[in-house]
Amino acid sequence: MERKTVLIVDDEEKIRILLRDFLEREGYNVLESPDGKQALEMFQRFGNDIDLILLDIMLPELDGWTVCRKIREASQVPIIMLTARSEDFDEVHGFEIGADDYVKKPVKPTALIARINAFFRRLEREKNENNVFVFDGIEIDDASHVVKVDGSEISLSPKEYSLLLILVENRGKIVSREQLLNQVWGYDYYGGLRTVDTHINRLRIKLGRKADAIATIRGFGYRFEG
Amino acid sequence: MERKTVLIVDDEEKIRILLRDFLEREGYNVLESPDGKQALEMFQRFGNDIDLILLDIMLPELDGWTVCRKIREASQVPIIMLTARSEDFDEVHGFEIGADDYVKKPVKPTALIARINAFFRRLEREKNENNVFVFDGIEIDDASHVVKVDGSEISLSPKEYSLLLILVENRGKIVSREQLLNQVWGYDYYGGLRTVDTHINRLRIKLGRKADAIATIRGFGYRFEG
DNA sequence: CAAACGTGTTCACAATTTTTTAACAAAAAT
DNA sequence: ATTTTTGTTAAAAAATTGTGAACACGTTTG
Repeated sequence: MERKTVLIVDDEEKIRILLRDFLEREGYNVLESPDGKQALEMFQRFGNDIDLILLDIMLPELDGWTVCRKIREASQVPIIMLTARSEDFDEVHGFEIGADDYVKKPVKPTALIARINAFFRRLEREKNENNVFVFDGIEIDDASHVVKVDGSEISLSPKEYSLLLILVENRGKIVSREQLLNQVWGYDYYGGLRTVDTHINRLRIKLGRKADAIATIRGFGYRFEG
Repeated sequence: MERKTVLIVDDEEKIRILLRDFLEREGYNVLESPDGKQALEMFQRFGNDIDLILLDIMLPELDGWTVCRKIREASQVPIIMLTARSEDFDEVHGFEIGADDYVKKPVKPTALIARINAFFRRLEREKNENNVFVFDGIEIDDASHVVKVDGSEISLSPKEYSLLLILVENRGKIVSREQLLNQVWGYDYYGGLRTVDTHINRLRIKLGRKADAIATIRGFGYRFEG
């Protein structure tokens, strides 16, 4: 695995140093910018080498939103926004503008590192694996969207398939109805949470013998048991 | 980040001093034992405060293997084994017995420190990523909400689970009924305090053999004993 | 020592909450 | 046009929850 490069954009030097130390110890290359203007210049010069941008919202010269938008005009590089207080961050706005994730300040470096590592791992997995999941009695091939139960193919509707995939990607972990709505239906979806239940129900029926691979965690959500 | 405490168990004073110096300069608290018997006593007294044990294999009184095994009966504290020559160390044996890592002697202090730092960083990261609590006979995984007693899963209702989690997060400390009501039921909750007792009761029943992990502190509340 | 008291435990049951399921109509795809 | 997918609603089913009363148990008081 080659070395990843992270660009830190924050006006406080202390934070930049803190994050750089942790990131470098963790094996990342680090670039820094103290303000939005420099960040964009940096990005023009090194754009291709940058694998991730940590972007503070409160910045001199150009604020984080603008920087994010400008970068998005040219590139799909992953961006994690750092936000001073959670209220400052309008989640919808943030994701609309193209941020991939956001982290509340004050950042605990270890937590941030964990998030970054998880982020790259997910990326890596999505890139490399041709995403076939095989469990006892259930097979899912994400390339072709073919799902088999006990060797024979079942036909899932788009929503059913997405639902299953997200549950499987988070196998062993509870996924709340809100999360499922956000990820399957989109963060701007309006409808009621019960819709999720209905689709889970339909999915379970199609899963037949393996219906209970999707466990209900009363009060919290659903969980796929691989 | 709080200060970590490391227990060094080695019969050679020179090595103890060497390691202590380096560890203290690196910001760790250090405890020492010259032999296995004292190490166990030390562990009984300070067990909860010890974050890592550096354990030599060749020890007077009780050898490292035995010490490791004894400690493992009571605790999941991380243990790094120090081994004189690599041939002495049957790696499989070591990990089977519950050591988390092993380092060949002669130890280069800088290398050991690096390893220890890395170790704590990994630990910290894993803690941030997935909250798992492991006690003697009780395991809790917060991502999946799976709770196991003596290795077999028990099924808890939402309230029971939340209750357990809060007690565990405050393990060793008394949590009053008021606090439990506030945290599990929400501060705007109306009902009586007896409700807590009922749920504690149900929780205890499900915990079966480990029911007394939740101690009643008459007049004050409850306490989880890890 | 016994009675009274304070506190925690246990139990049964009704009330409530949450999930499942089925039916239906709108929307989308074929 | 017909079929499939989808979201909503409401009823049915299932599980959780709150409550109060009886009970237990140790402590304090008489």
